[in-house]
Amino acid sequence: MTLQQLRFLREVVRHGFNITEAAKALCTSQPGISKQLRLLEQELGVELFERDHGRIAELSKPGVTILAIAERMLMDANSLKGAARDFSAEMNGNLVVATTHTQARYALPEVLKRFAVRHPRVSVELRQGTTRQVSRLVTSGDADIAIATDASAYFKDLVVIPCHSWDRIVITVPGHPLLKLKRLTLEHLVRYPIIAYDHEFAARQLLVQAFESHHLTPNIVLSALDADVIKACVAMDLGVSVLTRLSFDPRRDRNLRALDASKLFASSVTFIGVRRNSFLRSYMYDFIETFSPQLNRRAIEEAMAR
Amino acid sequence: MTLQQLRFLREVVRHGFNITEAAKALCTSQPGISKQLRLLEQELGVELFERDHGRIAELSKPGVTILAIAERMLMDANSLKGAARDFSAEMNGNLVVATTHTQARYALPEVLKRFAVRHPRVSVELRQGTTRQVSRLVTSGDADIAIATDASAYFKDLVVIPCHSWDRIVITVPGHPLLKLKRLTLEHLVRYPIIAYDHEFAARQLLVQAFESHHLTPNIVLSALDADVIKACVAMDLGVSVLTRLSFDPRRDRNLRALDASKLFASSVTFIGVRRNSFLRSYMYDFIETFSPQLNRRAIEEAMAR
DNA sequence: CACCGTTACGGTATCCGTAAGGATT
DNA sequence: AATCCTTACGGATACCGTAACGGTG
Repeated sequence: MTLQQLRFLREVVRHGFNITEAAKALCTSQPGISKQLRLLEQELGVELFERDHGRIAELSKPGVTILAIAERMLMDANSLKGAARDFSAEMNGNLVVATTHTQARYALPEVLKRFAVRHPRVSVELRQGTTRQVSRLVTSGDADIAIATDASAYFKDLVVIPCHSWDRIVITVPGHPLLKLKRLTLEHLVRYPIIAYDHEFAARQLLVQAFESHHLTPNIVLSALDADVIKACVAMDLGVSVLTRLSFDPRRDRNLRALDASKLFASSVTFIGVRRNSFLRSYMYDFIETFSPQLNRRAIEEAMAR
Repeated sequence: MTLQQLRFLREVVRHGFNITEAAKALCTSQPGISKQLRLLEQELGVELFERDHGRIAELSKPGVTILAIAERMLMDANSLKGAARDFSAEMNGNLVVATTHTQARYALPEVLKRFAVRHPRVSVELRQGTTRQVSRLVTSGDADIAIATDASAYFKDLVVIPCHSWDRIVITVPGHPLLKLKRLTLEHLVRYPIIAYDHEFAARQLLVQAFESHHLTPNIVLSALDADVIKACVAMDLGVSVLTRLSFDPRRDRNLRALDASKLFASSVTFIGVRRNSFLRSYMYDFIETFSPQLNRRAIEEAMAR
């Protein structure tokens, strides 16, 4: 059994059980992969794939179990190399951050700027997606750090560390009737069409739940995938929306108004998520600390050890 | 980086940083190991060992981190092979159970007998030790299953599953004054010399704590490592002792008397511990179920997933 | 001198790439 | 015909064991 063989196994599965594709991705030959996988099967005494007329169709039952273990091993192999590079004081490397639009658009730019000053030789890659996609990117090893809001339920397999807490606000066009109220309530809010995040986002669930707990049904006229789109639609007076204060900048968003809604909705919490048992290179700790200064290396290590 | 190289690394550390010994243990040549370790260091760009005049003295700082990851990988490699053998329906294999004397002596013989009937081709090995040793045997991968009592605190790194609950009893010689009491209390008990388990055992701590919570100090005249020794000493009237009901068999222990002490001491709980993320072969599930029938495969898998 | 780790060297086995074959859609 | 996996084959490489070397206590 070789790490190489496990790598081949993983790659073939990732490429839809197509050895040819996997070979291309790994810059090697198809026959090589084919042979090594046969050898692995022979050594283990188990068929890893369900073969359909000579073609690989899917993983066999043992294959599923074995792949899961193999993937952990390959992740560890990665961690090991990363640890070595970290100790050899190589300050270059790359960092893949999986996050949602809101964070990428409003919170991260400043963080990335400060981080780039400290680690000019680390190349950072942002991957955007829904809360669920963000979680899976880190779980699968395609990203190092997940950042998302109200995501602890989605981050079940990850170590989650709460970072920031954001009040919620209601945004409207200037001159909207809601702005004239002394005290905003859900009963007022429910009378107006609402623009919300897509179902895929945790924020959407929380919005609906808040209304439902008051036996109200919001009239959601539009679902969108990011705050910028939502704001543009609110500006067109298609409805009002509920966002976090993070997403609203009074200087830039002059065509909109924000109303405090911290009493109506639970404040939302931004989490950082990392794989348990993964070795974080020192610049990854630095990134997390830059994002959330109260999280120093020790605090993160403690959270991971639990 | 090869699994072989990691195996070499682990074995050299296990044999007190002696390549020669490691080579013997692995049935290979010293120069082979030496070379592979040098290659590994070269590839990783890190010195794994602190070398003292050409001799390996200990792990370097990076070595510590890297070894930890390597050991996880090697355990997974083992799991992987085990999983394969399990699926290929080979019913032979071996099972190493790390446990304390009490379990090995009183609870396990019957379990082993029933297990042997179901799995005649599985060779079982019992390893005995203190609670801490038991825990480490499983953590290090030298044993598959840990069984111990009141051990959850020691089993921090393991998945623990509670199995049985045992009332505590006080044992004395026949005709002892304590036997004449209507209602036994700690205040009565503290007047007599007590024979207890060694400090290394959780039972010892719990005994002392129970007294201390009543502001009493027990007069422990003797510490012993197992219940048989304790019972022999009680039979000699060196003192009385507190055991679990498991350790007392009225038919065999005719030279002793037992008093219910379930009101004085918390009942003790027997735990099974396994490594998180380790693949258990089907006969291991069967063993656990034989030991504790309410633990079927699903229950165990759920406990491990948490 | 005994012990330990490294270097040197040669044979074997392994791995990989090219080429060709067989099967399916 | 195109795609895909496997078998066959040859060359380069890596790995391992024996032997010899350099240091240390």
